[in-house]
Amino acid sequence: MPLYKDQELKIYNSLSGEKETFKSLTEGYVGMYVCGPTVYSNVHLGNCRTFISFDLVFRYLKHLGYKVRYVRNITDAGHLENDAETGEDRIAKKARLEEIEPMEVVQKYTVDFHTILQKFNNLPPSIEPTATGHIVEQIETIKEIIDNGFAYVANGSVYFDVVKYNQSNNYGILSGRKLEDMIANTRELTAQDDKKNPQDFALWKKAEPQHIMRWPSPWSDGFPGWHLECTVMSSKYLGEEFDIHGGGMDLKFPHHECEIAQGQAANGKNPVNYWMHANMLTLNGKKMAKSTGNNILPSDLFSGENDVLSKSFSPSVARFFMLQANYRSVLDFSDDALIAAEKGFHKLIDAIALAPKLPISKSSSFDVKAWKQKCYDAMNDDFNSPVLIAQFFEAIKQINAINAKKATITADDLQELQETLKTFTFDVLGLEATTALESNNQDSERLSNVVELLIDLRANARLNRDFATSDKIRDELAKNNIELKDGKEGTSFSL
RNA sequence: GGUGCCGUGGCCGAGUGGCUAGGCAGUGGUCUGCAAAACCAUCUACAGCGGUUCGAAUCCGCUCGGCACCUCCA
Repeated sequence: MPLYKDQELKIYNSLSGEKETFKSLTEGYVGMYVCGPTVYSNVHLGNCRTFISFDLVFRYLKHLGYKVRYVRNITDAGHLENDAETGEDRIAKKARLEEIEPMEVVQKYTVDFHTILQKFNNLPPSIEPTATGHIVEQIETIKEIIDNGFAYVANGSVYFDVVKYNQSNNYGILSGRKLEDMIANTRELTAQDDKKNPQDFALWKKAEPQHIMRWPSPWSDGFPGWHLECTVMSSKYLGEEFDIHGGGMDLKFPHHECEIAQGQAANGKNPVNYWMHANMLTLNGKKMAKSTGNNILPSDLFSGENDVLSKSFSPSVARFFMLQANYRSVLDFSDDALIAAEKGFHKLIDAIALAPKLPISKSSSFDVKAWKQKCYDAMNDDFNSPVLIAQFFEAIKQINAINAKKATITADDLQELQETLKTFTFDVLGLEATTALESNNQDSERLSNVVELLIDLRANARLNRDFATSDKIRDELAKNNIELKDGKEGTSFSL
């Protein structure tokens, strides 16, 4: 029997503002769509946090036994820089600056995106469609919206008629806004605008002569509007109604609001049952953003070459750091916080490595089954990874106590404890034991053998009270980041 | 100006109307040749002011401070 039948998962739904019990449209199957990046520059750490958050969701749903189709788009066209009328396509601009083809820009940063997410051990989505690969479908959807009376053509462009839509639907249902307020608070009228109303948004834009990225359509040679691709690709691969739609908090309005409106206008259906929004990663208390330069690139984190951090950090440490906060909370990035996370993470990995070596007893002084359910309870509560990690440290305390002969465990319980801890750490949280000790390659085995030899030599030296030699071995190893740990049962080491 | 969110101990971060997560750092002890690790114990909290309540960090109001969105942004 799949786990999801036993575990009641609750998801915070942005649509209702409440945690709701998750029930998929089709039992056993989940359709999930997450807004991907616009590939016109390197992903920064803030972007990564969002995708790590939804990787956690993907992994846990799979762990519960759901068959998940996870669709995440690549936006490779259509996003303008400033105002709809005057802005330049970001990708085209980058192409001009780098003196390459727009599609070279797309390729370059798509590869970067994949490479970085792989380093963070994110699972690839089931389908990763591109906007330019779905121009035909987007044109068809625009036709439907026009036929249904919710869009109009002006000067070769097509706009979504928000006011008309709002008469029979609720524009603002997701973001809690009222159309009247939005109209009342409109800053100034842009005179050159073809729109009937400033709140209207483009479904199709006629391309200016210098615009390189353009496709033929019934209305003009142009390009699709910014919000349309997600509506089109999600409905194509997940259906007109599907379970979960995720994205960064900053996409809630207008992007996701427009997606609901487009889906409703095209198909007459509310497209998404559960809307999830991942919160921002901040740097110096401010949102990381490409435009302001207030950000840090993953590669700079891994190499340590940056102005923010005192040292380098591995992808798993950064991931662990992020998972120690709830995905719906703003998380501030700092050197101190990373250092603390790194120590905690190593403590976890060390305990997992120690567990198989623990002494077995006839009884357990620790209720493993109750602890295991607490792990599930944490994740069932809207993917509460920080509480799950807190449970890890309860288990670690027990593991170390058993090792110190201050607690006991049976063989069966130890088996269950280990399996649960490893499953949640590696499969659900997607963390990796990054030290050479845990990775299974030949070099690490050779290194391990060499260190064991040195430990033997040091043990002999200590028996002979030759502390000069023993301390030299210890100190020299420490210089190479190999730490010796003397315990009751002998010496172990960690990297 | 509009909408929403947040303000927890030295730092990072959970959280429920009453039983005070967790990590890092600190302090005392056990262990150790010395240390480290580990274990045991322990210290600092709920921005401020009112209100509701037998009882509030948790509910309500106000004040102060911060953030996000309302232009592209994860």
